[in-house]
Amino acid sequence: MAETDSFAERLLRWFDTSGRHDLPWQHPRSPYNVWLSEIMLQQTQVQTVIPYFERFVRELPTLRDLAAADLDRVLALWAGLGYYARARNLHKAARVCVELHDGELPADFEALSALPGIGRSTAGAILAQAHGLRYAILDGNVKRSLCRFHGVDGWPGSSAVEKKLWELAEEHLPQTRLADYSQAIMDFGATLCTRSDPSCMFCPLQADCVALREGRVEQLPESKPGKPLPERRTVMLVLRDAHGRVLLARRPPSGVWSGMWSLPEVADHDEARLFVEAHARADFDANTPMALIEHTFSHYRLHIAPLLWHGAAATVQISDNDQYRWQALATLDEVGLPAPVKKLLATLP
DNA sequence: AACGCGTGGGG
DNA sequence: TCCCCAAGCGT
Repeated sequence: MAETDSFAERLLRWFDTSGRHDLPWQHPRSPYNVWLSEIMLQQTQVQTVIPYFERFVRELPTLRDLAAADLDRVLALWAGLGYYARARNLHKAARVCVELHDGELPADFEALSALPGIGRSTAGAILAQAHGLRYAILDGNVKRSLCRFHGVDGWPGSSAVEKKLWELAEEHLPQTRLADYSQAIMDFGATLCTRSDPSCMFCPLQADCVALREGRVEQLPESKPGKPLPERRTVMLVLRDAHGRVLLARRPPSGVWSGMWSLPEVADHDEARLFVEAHARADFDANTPMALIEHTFSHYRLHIAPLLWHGAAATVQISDNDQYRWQALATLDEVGLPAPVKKLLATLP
């Protein structure tokens, strides 16, 4: 389209005066900083990411530092952010870069998107923001903005709508200032073309916005077809030894919180009795039930029933291996614990 | 193509 | 309270 455009030009002008120019990953806008921030920002809001990003780059300032670090350390730095496969992929990708790309993040689309955790949008964001190359991004902000501006019907997560949105995103790309444009369209969606109560009065695109013209701003983008959230339950065992330390167990390699340290889990009291009698020197009947915890994931709701013991001790086969460890409450931050587990343990005296 | 994968904030 | 979903990707 010929107005290729005033869309980008108007967005860039708006960005110069009203965009965000002081985000921590913009100074410097290096490939490593951009990459790390883009991964952390997947499905996660800016204000949540900032403290995690700052701590992460302080501890692991370069790609080589990341590659050299233990996975457990990376997971500990990630703990609380969620979607932990992102951290494992980040770590794996860093090692691939050291092996194959001389310790640098590659600067071409194919090599970049071949790295684990980097898809089409993240690759585009890195190429545009760190290298000024002409690639589009398509995150939630861009989807929402384009759905409104062009009056696109349908849920943006469906493949047909997403395909259309990629085409529109690429059509709008300017010929210059790609790094700024990439940031501009995200800032636009995040701060102006917001999900609820967008600021259409101040919008630089209002004159040509289909949704505004048709009075459909609140209706677009269409929301995801809803389904009932499944309910699951588990029993977490809080076994404390004579020093007050807590027994942690490593999560299985697949499923939620995979590979992270957490509390031992069983399905019910019968399994709890078997676990305690087989693995810990504690009187099963001496347990104290703790308050139930409800934790909601993106795909199910988990009801956690914690059981507490004092004065437990591990049997020989359970102690000192990679699947279990005794951890002092004061040093819990050394391990990456799932958010509800961290919260639960924080209530212990 | 549809689902698995966290967590916290807003309406 | 409850529901929606936020700078997506891998399978």
